[in-house]
Amino acid sequence: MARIKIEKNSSRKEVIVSKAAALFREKGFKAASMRDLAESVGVEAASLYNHIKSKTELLHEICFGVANRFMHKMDEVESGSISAIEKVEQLIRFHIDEMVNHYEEVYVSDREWKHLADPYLSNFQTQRRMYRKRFAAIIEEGIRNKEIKKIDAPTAVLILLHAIGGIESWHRSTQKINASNLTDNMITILVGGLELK
Amino acid sequence: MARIKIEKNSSRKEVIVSKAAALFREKGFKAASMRDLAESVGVEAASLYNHIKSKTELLHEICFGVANRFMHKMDEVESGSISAIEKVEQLIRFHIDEMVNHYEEVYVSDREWKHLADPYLSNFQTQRRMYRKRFAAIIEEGIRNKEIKKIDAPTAVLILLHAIGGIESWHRSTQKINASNLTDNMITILVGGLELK
DNA sequence: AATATTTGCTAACATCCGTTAGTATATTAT
DNA sequence: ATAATATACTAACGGATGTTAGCAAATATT
Repeated sequence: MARIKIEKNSSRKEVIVSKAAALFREKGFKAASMRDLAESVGVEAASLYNHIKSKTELLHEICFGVANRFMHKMDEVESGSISAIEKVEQLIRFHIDEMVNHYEEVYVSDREWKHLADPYLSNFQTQRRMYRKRFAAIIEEGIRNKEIKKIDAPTAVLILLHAIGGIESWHRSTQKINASNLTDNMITILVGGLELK
Repeated sequence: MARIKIEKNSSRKEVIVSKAAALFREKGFKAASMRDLAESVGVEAASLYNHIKSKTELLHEICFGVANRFMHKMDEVESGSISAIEKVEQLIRFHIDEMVNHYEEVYVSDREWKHLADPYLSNFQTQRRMYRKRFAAIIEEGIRNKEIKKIDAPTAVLILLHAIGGIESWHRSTQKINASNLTDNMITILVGGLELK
């Protein structure tokens, strides 16, 4: 009877959520079974239910964990007294950082949130919409201040967010440039594309 | 006994594939059941198998249909005698066009190809890798010609492709700007970000 | 009109899924 | 050491899934 191994300051539930993120990323939420997850945790499927309520709860944990971190960062950036273009750059850097350091969770939150069940689903969608609105508002501020090209701000946000999501492919690519070079390249292209020179 | 309605010059199989694309886009490949598909086609699940071999075949059809169109366009663009930055713009415009006009198929091909079975899976991955290599080569050509900023070309390709994938969100958004405005905005940001001025 | 082919239907299959019940064992608290 | 709690196990459930077999009806061909 091998117990789930835990690090200091972490619960068994957290271990399960973390393994679930890796599995959901690899196979997709629907295609990943609780038996798969159990195997990756090193335990029988039924045993998981001593720690979690349901498969969907795992998805909640992952998605809202990520969403909360982004919302918190948005609060921080918004309240800073820096230029709009610097705010944009700061947000982009945070996104890339999150993608690099919490790859599995961010990826799953991005691609698998559809499988959340109400009321979590609506909740998540609302948060996501709010985040984009706030991001777009920063860009519009930049346009008013003549820091940023006259473009459609919501479109710019879509482009930025999805471009960053592309790190997914980079993450598993063999010929990796390092993370800081990657970030600089992205900033060059994305911020360079926005900036009014 | 209601037959599957077909337009002129289209087979029943094509109708099924098209409905499948819409369903796979909405629910994801794994979550969409053959019974769901049958209902959307207006027929019983078993009847589908008079026209197709398997659920996976539907995914093949969708993914390779899209991949072939992109490969064909790449051939055409590569052989044109225009500047590298114009080639990039032409490819981006094609991507956006495809995303707008064949939304469901392109989306599914982008997000659900993981569920292809070998040998189709490896085949698809290879094609995808080749496409990106050829795209990157164009960007590198542009860098050598001093049309494009000195950036990591594969990274630029990732950014471009994923940014365009973001039209997905635009497609279902209520407050749409029209397709041609959208395209212009994307070109401004993306090509503007690449261009060496 | 008769025949052959295509396309649909119902019924059922084997398998996999998430989850629960009941029980045994390991850890923690007394 | 004993009791209480946390965690694991085996077994099984009800339901969904992709698919097949066998048959009936619609259409196409002769």
